[in-house]
Amino acid sequence: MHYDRRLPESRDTYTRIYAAVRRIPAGKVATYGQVASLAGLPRRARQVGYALHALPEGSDVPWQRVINARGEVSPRTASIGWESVQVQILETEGVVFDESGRVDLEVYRWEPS
DNA sequence: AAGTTGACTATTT
DNA sequence: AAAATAGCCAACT
Repeated sequence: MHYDRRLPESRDTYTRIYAAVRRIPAGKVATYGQVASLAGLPRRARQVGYALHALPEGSDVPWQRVINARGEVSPRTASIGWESVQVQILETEGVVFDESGRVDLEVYRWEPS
């Protein structure tokens, strides 16, 4: 098969991002930038956020395991409230947040081997 | 088709 | 340590 290389990553960009997110084990987290690199899309952290935002509700993609580089769940501009849901799910998975709502990335960041 | 937007990040105040 | 700045880049309008 013969693909048109002029087309950017195109639609399979999202697929690759989702695949990377699916690799994050429960009890661990990854940052947007980390997921981007893992998906072979370095420097495209914002696109990862975009992809997750587009995710349908019943998805099997563990979107809650992706947090920002400061160790906090990223604030949405709209539909506020999901942040706390995200925190709750992560706590269920064993991730600990400190009193300021932050995760110690030194401890919980997923390091693929 | 050009300008805006954003679930980002690294750097500088 | 928290907030503003600047750089980023594809999706969206």
